[in-house]
Amino acid sequence: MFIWYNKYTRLENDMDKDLLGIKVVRKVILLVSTGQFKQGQKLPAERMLCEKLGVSRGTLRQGLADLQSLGVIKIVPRSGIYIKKYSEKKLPQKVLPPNFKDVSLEDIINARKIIEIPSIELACKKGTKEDIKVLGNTIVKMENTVDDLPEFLQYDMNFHQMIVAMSKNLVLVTAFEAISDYLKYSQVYSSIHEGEEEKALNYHRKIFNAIRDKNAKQGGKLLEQHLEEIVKSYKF
Amino acid sequence: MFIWYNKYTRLENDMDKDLLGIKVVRKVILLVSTGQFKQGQKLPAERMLCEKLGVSRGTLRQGLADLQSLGVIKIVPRSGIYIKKYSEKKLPQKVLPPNFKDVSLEDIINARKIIEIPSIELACKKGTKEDIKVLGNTIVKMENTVDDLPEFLQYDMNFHQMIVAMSKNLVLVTAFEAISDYLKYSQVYSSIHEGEEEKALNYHRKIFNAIRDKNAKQGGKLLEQHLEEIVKSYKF
DNA sequence: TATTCTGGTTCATTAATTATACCAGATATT
DNA sequence: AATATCTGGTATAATTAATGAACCAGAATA
Repeated sequence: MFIWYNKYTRLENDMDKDLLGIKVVRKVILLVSTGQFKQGQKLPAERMLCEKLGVSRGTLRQGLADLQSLGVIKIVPRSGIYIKKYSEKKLPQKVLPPNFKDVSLEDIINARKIIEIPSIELACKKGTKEDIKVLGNTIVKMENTVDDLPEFLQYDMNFHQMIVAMSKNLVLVTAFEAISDYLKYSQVYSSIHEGEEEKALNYHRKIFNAIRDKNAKQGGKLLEQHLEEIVKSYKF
Repeated sequence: MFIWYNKYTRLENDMDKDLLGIKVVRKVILLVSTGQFKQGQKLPAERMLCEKLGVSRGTLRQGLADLQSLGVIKIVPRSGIYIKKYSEKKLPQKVLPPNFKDVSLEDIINARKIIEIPSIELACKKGTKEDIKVLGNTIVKMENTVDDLPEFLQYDMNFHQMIVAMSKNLVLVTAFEAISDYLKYSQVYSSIHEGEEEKALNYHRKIFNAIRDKNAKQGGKLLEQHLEEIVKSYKF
């Protein structure tokens, strides 16, 4: 039989053999960059973080030390661990999707419609009361931050991510996460016009109500309108 | 300052602490399912695979033992390691990538429907004659490889990727790419039984015709049926 | 015939990670 | 004011994963 392997044959070795500490670093950076940990915020105590992340304290502390030297966190003895301000932290540069220039706002909105509208239907089916409660809290948070645009947009994003998560379909969540960079991009452009926060907020309220009432059709319709508005406000 | 963490706070721990052996298993399965290793084929010698995959021989052999008990390979002393024909055996959860434990075949198929059906509509609108020609070539390649399952599945996958690409929406393509690992595994997962290639091929032919004739509705309907069949064949 | 290849096996070593325990200052509770 | 509990800081023993090197015996090759 033929042998077509030799020592130069490439099999793309990526066995992912990083130390656990590094993975802790990445995880925390992810949590910070997605706004789940906010600047100035106090992190859970080490012993609790261990449990949450599923590593031992020694390993965790190794990762935390790296994060401190990166300027992402500040560890204060006998007090806690704090996320440092954005201005001071040197987060690795966010890498945008490769062919970023070839994407239009219409494409982004289209893709969002395609993924999010069916997600609403699933969310109505599979969402728990707890889910709906959390979703409602996000609405409240949006109301409380109408004057703080960046934070408002963060909650806006959270709202939509939450809907997809409520579908309980991890494949869908993965797909949506993969395009979240594009969404942020679209937010930047759609948020140019101030004063539209109330309008957006209103849509979110209605969408929330529809999901709470298990009215998938209505929810989908509202979401479609909401996304259409984004395109319109950009075009003008 | 307020403390809003307690032991029930979810931080989504996925520190990816699987043994290297399992990762070897996953890697090889991926190589098989993408047609880079074909059935009956002889794998590189263990000592070379170690180098390629970047693991020690002991670790590699641990993974190979698992692969053999899964029926994916056959190890022949003093001869070599061979890829077996697909067994009926389903892949146990532990060999699936970390996230897979929370994913069902239904989830995968659902997500595919959600993304691919609207893609067909866009493909009918935006696909060029060149695109359709390439898509047609893929059909031919599938016809030529009905007896070589891994290669057949490779073209099957290509066909679907191509449709999404024809939407000319890079955001959608990104989302679809992000879940392609799920799709590849699902192919092994659902392990097409003999004789079903023709059926699948037939669906692809019809879908191709629909797209060529710019009949989006028909195309979507066919695709939905095709994906339904996958679920059915697994359930039984 | 001699060499080189194959998978099969064993074992000592290294490194990563865990699990415990204790410290001392800060904070909250009683 | 006294006490209990929380915080990060530190040290250490035990466990486990993974490596690397050696050697075997049958088979293929030169």
